[in-house]
Amino acid sequence: MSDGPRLPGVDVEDEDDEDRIVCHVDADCFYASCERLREPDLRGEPLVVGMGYEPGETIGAVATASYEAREFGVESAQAISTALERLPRRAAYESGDLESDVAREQTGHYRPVDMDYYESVAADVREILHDCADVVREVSIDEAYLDVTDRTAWQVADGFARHIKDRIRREVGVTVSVGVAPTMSAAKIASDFDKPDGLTVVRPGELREFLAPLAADLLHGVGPVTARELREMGLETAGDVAAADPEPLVERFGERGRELYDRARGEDDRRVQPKGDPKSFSRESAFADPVSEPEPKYEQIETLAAAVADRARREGALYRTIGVKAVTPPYDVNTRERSLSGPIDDPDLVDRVARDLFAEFETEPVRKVGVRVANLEFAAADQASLASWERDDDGSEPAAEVETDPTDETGDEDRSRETESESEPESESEPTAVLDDRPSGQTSLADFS
DNA sequence: TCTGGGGTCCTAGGACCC
DNA sequence: TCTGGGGTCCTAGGACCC
Repeated sequence: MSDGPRLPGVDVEDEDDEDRIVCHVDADCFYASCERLREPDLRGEPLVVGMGYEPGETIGAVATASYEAREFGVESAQAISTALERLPRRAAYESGDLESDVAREQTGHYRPVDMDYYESVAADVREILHDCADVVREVSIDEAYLDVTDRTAWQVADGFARHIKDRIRREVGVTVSVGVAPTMSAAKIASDFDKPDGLTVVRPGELREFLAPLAADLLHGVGPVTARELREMGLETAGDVAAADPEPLVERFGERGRELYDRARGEDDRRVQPKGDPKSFSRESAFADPVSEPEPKYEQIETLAAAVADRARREGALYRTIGVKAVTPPYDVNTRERSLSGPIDDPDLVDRVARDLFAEFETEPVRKVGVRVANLEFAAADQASLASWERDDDGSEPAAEVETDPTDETGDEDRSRETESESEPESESEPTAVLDDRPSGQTSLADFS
């Protein structure tokens, strides 16, 4: 709380005790706002942004529904078919393709997701946010936490938040809702409190009474399952949770139970920190109907594997784990993964391992498949040096010593591949091919240079 | 609500090591 | 050998978030 000048080496423990002012900025139905930005005629009209309703497509879901569209019962994550039932397409109405009795006012506009465009708008918003705070954590394309402790004070926090909102509206043209509170958890809830175009400030002394009446599932991390279990325990509101005995909560939910209890009481000592490197990349896609034949599934796997490997390469990431996902009816999610002996950038290997892992679902009906790479390492510079290799994150043994499943048939293939790439040192800038089953686990320098 | 896509974190058992 | 304890990694699944 000290207003005095901050000394450069002030210790972290001291800072932890200070009151923070955290701002959570959340764009209002962001994708829809973006569409309206480049197509102003869509303003005030029911608008649904999603995928899967283009001619020939039958699967897909709503990504964002404008508030006007929500009036018709359209919600995000809804199957597009349901959305179309509740809110038929305006285009269909206009071309006379619609069943008779639907009025024009009961139809809406549909636009396909265009992430590249939304990204560009988000970048403009981001610039303003970084201008308004020293520390910004971007949570997603349309949401960020700001630590604004050094930029404002509680007495004027409303004005500060107003300023952020105004700048974004004026300079970018989209509206955001802002929550200001002493913790990340409460700021998040506050930004949601009077969406859209909201502004809610919760001062330290008001925290408990602000949270108390809220439904427990408004707490971040409480989804349908936890909410139901809480209800079974007789806990409906955040206030109920705050007043409860924490022991049964910990008993039932483990660490999450403790966290839940703390959050409900307004206790959250997380500091706003910039987001680190991603932990995984994945791609998945659903079939219109469950597929039993192997071929179409392997084709998808191949496409997804290539896309994931390409993404990793573009982002400069090496991966050590390759995984697949097979969703079987009714909706069973199966995952299989395999860790390699060292980080690689090798699209062919992603494809081969993914196929191999997928083999057990070859003849099963599958409604959705996915491919994932994880255990990512981001080469600091243009090349993964031996030094960075040895400095491996948690002080564990160099990854190359991890045993590979000795029954793994791909092991030999990969060795031969390794030999190939060694014979062509110019052909790759990244370390490659490391399915290493040498008994000693010794990795030669040549493997990584 | 009957199911799209891209993520994160947690848990729990087993393998393996010392 | 019938048997302790701690730690890490791997895998699979699950809940949750946007």
